[in-house]
Amino acid sequence: MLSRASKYAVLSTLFLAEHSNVDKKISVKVVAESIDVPNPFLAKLFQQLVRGKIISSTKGPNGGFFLTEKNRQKNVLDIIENIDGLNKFNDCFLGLNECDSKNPCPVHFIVEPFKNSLLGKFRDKTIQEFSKEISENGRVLTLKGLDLS
Amino acid sequence: MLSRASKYAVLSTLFLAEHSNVDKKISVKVVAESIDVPNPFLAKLFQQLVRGKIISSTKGPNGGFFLTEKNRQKNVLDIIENIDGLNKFNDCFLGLNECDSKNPCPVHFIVEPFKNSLLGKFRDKTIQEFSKEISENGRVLTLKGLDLS
DNA sequence: TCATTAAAAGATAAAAAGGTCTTTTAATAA
DNA sequence: TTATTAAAAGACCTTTTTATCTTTTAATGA
Repeated sequence: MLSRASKYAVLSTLFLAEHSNVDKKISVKVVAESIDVPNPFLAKLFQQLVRGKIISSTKGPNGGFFLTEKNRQKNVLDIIENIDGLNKFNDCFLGLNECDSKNPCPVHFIVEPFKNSLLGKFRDKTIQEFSKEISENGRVLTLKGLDLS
Repeated sequence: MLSRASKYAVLSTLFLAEHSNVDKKISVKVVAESIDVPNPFLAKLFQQLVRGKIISSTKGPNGGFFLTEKNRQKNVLDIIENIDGLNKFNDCFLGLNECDSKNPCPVHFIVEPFKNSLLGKFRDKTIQEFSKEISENGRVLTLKGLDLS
């Protein structure tokens, strides 16, 4: 569904939402180790997320990455869109170019409702609200211990 | 969501369901051109689908690929499983290794219901039933004219 | 203003997915 | 039994994705 890059982006942004703020910036290294994602790859990703105004950064001593209040008003779909684009969601499940209710692929009416609902769900909640829920419910935010078999 | 290979597999199997039978075998070339998929790539795919008993084949003159009655009793999920495996469906949406209702990732309760329902839908109908529906409703079965932008 | 810190940028490498080509095997019909 | 047809098998190439490394830029504090 999502690229690995997109998954890392969602996880790390939620991590920043929970652990950083304008007065408490976090380096890539710390985030990468915390959610167990390759450091240089995450650094690249962060550059893109900064350009996309999903997260913020400053250089130099005490510099690092963090979320502003404005960043926190974005939603999960914004993160995914910034990395993968929306095509991943909007494209036909079977890869047909012309697939809509007038000209549906064999699984169109099966897949379409799900896709729309899921899309809505990812637009429903802001990063801030997601983050709040995570800290309240103690949800998992790391890839540590991933079984690579 | 699905690999391209898996999409080709579903499309081409449904094509065989509609246009072939034990007495009317079809060559890869014809299928590849009909659904507009790369010929040698589809040939490889078909080998795997034959090994997985999703489709059938015979060599030699008048040989080709076709579906037996037994093949037709399989469902769409069997095709996907044969190419991509079921992991694509069962894996955590954010890539976490331990993600279940006891230890959910941030989007677990959003994604899980959809995934289960979709999985069920793909098990509901046999290839035969799908095929019948397609020929009755004239659904699209080709990638022709795909916009590659 | 200078040393230090940490991100930005860019070049490069490794792995996976997608796609192609050539040779071999099996079936059939002449 | 032989020529022909079409799939099976295996080697190979290309593109995309994932991941790494090195150099440059900007911010800060001494």
